[in-house]
Amino acid sequence: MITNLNTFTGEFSYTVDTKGRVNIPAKFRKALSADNEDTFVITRGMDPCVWVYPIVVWQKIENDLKNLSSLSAINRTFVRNTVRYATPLIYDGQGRIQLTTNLINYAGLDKKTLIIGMVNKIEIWNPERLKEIDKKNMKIDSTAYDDLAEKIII
Amino acid sequence: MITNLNTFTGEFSYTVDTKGRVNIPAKFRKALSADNEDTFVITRGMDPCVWVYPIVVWQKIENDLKNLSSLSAINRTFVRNTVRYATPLIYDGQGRIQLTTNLINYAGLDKKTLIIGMVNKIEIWNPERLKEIDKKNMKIDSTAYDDLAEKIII
DNA sequence: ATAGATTGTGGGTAGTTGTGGGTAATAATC
DNA sequence: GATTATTACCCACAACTACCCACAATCTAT
Repeated sequence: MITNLNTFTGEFSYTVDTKGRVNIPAKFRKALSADNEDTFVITRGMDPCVWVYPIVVWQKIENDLKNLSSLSAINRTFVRNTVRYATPLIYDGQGRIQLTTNLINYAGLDKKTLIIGMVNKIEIWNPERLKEIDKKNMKIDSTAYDDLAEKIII
Repeated sequence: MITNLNTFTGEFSYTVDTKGRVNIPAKFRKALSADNEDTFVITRGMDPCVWVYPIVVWQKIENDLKNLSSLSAINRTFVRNTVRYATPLIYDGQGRIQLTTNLINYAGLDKKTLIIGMVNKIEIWNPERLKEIDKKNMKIDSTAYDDLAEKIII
């Protein structure tokens, strides 16, 4: 099958086990380019969920951050908040990654999770939380949404 | 695992013991390139925390400082303040570094500490202090922050 | 439709890691 | 020069993590 590498789409319901492990859907693992060597980076999402990047994608972000001067307080804050919760990890023999307790708490994960492909990254959600956020976003003025839709032809 | 060398991410809560020693997280020690020979340089951060550099990274900073002319008073002050508190040290058999009392006082360290990867360096914080600083930074005009977020696509 | 392979989930065990303290060597003080 | 304080190195232990094996459900292919 020809699909773009390091590109993820689709939604899957999986479980976080008692040790804090979640399975990465087989489809996503197959989409990982070989130079990632089965490695992802997990970090806080801008929404209350966990973001999962292929490591080679994340390393580009790291390199950009390295070029920011530490003389500026804003830069320091930005770098700190961006990498503070970032952890690289290899998935185990069963295709699972071990989440950190920090990220589990942040995303409010508990047993049932939704794993969603977001093109260049993956999101791990507590299904309840996502439902709430979705409701909130329904109310957003749809003009901005339409503007975007014009730029990106679907 | 393939990760960038001399690159640090993630957050860890450790303790400073009665002798003023802190553990360097195992992940950070593994990220150190071999030419560092287990050596870091600790110094004052621009924020009230301790900065920890791999020695080879610090040596590049030293070389840059060498190229600043001492004819300018600003240059002299900058060089003095930058290197004044810098101390190279090798971590011990358990992976700990021995902090100086000067830096412990400067960062207000006391038992519980947060160790944060900042890409090309490491920060050691008193958790309370960081919380205060974070609060203060929340109020910073977010425009500058947004500008950064546009340059670095996450 | 059936056999085989793959995938998601659970748990056990050995090795690693963080933390505390003890002792010998070194430096500082009087 | 003797005594005290500080530093460097060593050992010990508890908590945690990584790795392994097992099994049931699902999917694939003949």
